[in-house]
Amino acid sequence: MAEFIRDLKRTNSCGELTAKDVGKEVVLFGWVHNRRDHGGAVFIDLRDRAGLTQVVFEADAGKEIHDLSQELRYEYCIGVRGKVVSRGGNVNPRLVTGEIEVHAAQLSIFNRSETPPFLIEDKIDTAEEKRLKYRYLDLRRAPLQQTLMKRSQMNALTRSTLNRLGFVELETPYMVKHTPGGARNFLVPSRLNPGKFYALAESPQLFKQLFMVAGFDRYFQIVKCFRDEDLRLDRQPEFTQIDVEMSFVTQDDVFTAVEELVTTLWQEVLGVSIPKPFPRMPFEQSMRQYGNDKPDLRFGMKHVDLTEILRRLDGGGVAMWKGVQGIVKAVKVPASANFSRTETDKLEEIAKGMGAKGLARAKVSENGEWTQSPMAKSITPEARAAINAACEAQPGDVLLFQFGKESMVHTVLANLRLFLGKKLGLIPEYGTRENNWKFLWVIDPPLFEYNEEEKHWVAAHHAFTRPHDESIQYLETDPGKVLCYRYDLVLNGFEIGGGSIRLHDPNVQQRVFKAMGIPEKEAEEKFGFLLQALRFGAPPHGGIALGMDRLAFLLTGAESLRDVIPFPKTQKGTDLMTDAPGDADPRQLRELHIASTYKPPE
RNA sequence: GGGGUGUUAGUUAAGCUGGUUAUAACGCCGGCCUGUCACGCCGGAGGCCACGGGUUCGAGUCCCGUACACCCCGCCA
Repeated sequence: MAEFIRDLKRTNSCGELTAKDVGKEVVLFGWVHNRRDHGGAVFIDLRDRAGLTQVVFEADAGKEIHDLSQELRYEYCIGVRGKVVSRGGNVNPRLVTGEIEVHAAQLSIFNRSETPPFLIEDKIDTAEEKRLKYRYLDLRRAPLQQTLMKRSQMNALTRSTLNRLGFVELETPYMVKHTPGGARNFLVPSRLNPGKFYALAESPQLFKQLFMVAGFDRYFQIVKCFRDEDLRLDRQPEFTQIDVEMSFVTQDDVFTAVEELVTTLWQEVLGVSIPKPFPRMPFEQSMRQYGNDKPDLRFGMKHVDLTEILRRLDGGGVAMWKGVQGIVKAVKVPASANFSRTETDKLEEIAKGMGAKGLARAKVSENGEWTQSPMAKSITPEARAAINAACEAQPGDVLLFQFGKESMVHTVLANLRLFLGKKLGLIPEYGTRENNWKFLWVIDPPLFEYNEEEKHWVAAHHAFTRPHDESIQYLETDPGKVLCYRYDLVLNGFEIGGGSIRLHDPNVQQRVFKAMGIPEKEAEEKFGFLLQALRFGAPPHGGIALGMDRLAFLLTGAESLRDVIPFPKTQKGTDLMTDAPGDADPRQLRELHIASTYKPPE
């Protein structure tokens, strides 16, 4: 008899046979997804990455094969030769291959399987810890396979689209010199240069600018980046960017290219057409109305800034609002929410978790008066009317207030807004309805932000961003007023990309360093090669980096970034499958001239 | 660095104000079954209740600490 793999080649996947294939003899390879043993007939759902096909082993196929089929268990890897037969009236409408089944004439068990720690099912509620430990089994599950296959498609489309637009794919080093500022680098010791270290590149930022100096004009790369920062649902220590840089362009030219790429991805992978151009919002408006620079525009509930009103009315009779340092803002919970006491207490708990001291609230009654509020008695009618009007409050609405340091107020209310949006069901379920995809460019942020601890202005993003021409005059007199050509692409509350038009004018560059209190000499030490390169006829240029993992995460509706990365890290940056990071061999450390000063706690 | 949630068979969970032998479902093992597709029926095995202290006559349950996982703040130009 012919042997599998050597003589009998796979003829079909497990996801493609239908009624039109009835009568064919086929060879299928795959894993036992399920078995239903009826004694005289054994039914097997055979699985590969394309789908499931039912295979039947009947008693009259021969004792040997029938006996062997009764040994089959979950996740055995097998090969089957048999005939495609119509299921007649027993069609399974939930399977693509549900019209047919394969009546096995030959069976080979390639490999038996230990009892798997969890069943390979589409819907799984096993702890993620277990799934990560047995990642290769988790990756057998159809949803993860489909997600990763979509990601593969995204990679291919990115290359074809950017090639079509005239971009050149070029590579940059991962092992680079540490650059100051920005994310923490992972360090790599150099054996050949004792005491010296490489850094793993947090991004190809400086190198891609050098491609522009070199004249490549349009560069892109799908590239891994490394950042030694704390993890989040949407942050991994190693992640992938679609990195883009263009010469002789304005901000609008960059937007046009990115919109072409992103809409192509959504069109080809999801069949969703996203209107172009994407809307734009000034950074200032985003902070004012949403409290962060990545607003989720799928629902309203904008913040209302009451700072000016209360300054004019001297606190409006409320002691804690009188002469307040910072800002005062409110969010309105509509009357329809009809929150219980427990639910509003929960809101306060969330606010406190974000650094708030408390969460003052007021319920608006029919005549506009406030109830269930510590301010109800002290607030002046004039201030109350002004606040009600600013919030467009209707009877039954509940106003939530937050005051104090701007960053804290924004963090608290931005997170409350998101919580309320979810709680009130204002965010549509993942699907392909087009109104689910709220792309947005956040533009014109300030070039500098003031560092309270170090008492000087620092680059809000990086020191090579081009200021608006009409802003340059404030570089010396009022640095906080300088806006720049920096932009973030936001989708449904996630930052999926960011970039800028670069500063290629050495004179303005000098003034920027000066505003940040960086002496020329220090700038040369830190960024010497780039500054030097810019002096050799560097073209005006700009670019962007898109987070490929986040794009895939949002496009596929995954629950976490970990679901779009084959082998992700846990929140502490460990790999539960390989147990990385691990101890280093003492001999290896000696070669590197490295000793650890770490002492485990007693 | 900080806040929150969780940790009980292989897996997912229940286990109340502390009290005999810690339950269930799925999975696993054995048996029966020729039309199942969440197959069914009969029987069986399986536990350092995360770890370490403490309170108590008695702790899965109460207290303290630690570890791990997840979510968030800080951090991420």
